[in-house]
Amino acid sequence: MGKILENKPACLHCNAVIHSVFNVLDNEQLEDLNKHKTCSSYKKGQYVFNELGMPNGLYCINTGKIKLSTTGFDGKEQILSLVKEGEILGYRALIADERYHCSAVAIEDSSICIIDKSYFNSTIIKNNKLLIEIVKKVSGDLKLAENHLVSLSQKNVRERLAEALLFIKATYGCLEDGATLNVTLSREEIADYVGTSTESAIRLLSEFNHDKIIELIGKKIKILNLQLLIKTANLND
Amino acid sequence: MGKILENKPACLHCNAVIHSVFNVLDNEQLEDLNKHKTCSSYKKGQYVFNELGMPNGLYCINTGKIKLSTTGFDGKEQILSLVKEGEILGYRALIADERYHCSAVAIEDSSICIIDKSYFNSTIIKNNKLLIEIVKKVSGDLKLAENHLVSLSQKNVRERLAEALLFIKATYGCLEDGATLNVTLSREEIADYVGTSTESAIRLLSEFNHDKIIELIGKKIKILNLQLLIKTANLND
DNA sequence: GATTAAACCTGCCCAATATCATGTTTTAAA
DNA sequence: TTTAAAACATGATATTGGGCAGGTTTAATC
Repeated sequence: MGKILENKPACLHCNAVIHSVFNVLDNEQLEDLNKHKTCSSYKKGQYVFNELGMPNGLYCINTGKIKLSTTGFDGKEQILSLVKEGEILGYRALIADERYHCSAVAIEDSSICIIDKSYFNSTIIKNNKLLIEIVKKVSGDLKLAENHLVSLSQKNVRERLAEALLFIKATYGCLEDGATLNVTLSREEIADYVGTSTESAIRLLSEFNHDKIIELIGKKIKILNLQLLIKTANLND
Repeated sequence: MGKILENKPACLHCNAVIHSVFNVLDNEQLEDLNKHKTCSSYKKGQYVFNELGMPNGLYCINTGKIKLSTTGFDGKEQILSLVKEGEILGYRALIADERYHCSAVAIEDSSICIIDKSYFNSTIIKNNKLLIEIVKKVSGDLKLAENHLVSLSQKNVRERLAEALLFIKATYGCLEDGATLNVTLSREEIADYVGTSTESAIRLLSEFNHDKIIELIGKKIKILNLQLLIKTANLND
């Protein structure tokens, strides 16, 4: 459990709202939403929820970055997705009233709002526009998962790593220099997204560094040659 | 395009309805639905829709079997899912009003109902219960995709092939003998689901056959030792 | 029934990548 | 500050599984 914040951010003034499924709510509805939530802070590495747990509310990331992962067959972790502020989490388990089947872990200190399960079931689920937004959101997630799946099935590790760096850039963006990825992931985490061994991820990152595609600055990754990275990823869309 | 059937099956008497998202509709609504659809037949191998096309309605499989696949990077096919009667197709592209991003191909002769796009947009999408069913449906699809993804990422070809056979059994069931899979897929199609080469799929099926896990009878596959198949798949749930 | 094409099968070789081992650097904790 | 523990790095080796080649069987077409 995260640490509950005394002064929770107001939905009405939340910057994340316009990019979230809640963009279809009017001010009154946002005020109402605000009354039925709490907000907690999570330290880097802390679990927001675990794949074995039952849902007790709808999570909405206020600030911070979260990874969604699942534990595979000999305990190996697979990162399914990386998410940022404005994204909702745990809606699937909530609607189907079943266990989460992936875990959510903070990859940096984050603050997350939790909307009451009862409010969700009594009110949100009655709102047509919002439901359509949720369908669109799940559909988008499915599309991403399927693309990831095809890459895992058909691309080699080098291509997948390049693709992963582009995905990270697309998700979290860059620092002010417009090239350094705005997130710190361990080599193991990168490997767990790419679906390879930590050693292979390290080796290939070194290669990319040597080939001047990227520059490794401590744990930060700077993209030096975006065109070459895209070419290395062998994208077709 | 499939061949339009003169005497389309009535939704009210459709056996597939209770297992589909339409189970929440009452008789009156089913009658109404029936008025806004056509039904076409598709021969084995025929495209129901192509990943490049725009949606013109919601597809609902009346009888038959369909594969959902996408074309990867050097034209290699990836089968994303296998579906049967009662399943709806193409809802994502319809709701988001964008191109399909996978193709649907009949793997045996099928008859499929197509519900008008305008009816979908004007009526279905206003039905809250139905929307919730659709959210549950997409969520289930996403869960399947994620499981497939983890397998592709972490399991070897032997394990994935065993898992694929179990997936086929779970999806299409068996013939009267309770052991022979009730579908005919080519080795290439199996490989395209498993994410391996056709040769590897053939080789491993022969091994399974030799090890008495399965028996290959022409193009039919009979599961001789389900326990061993499950063990080979290395499932953890 | 003859001909052709597609699907299926098997052996061989090799590249990609996992695994193991060992060392170094960075970070965290005492 | 010292110590311990992660995280990172790189070389050596083993294994998986892909690709090619050449075959056979099955299915489709004339």
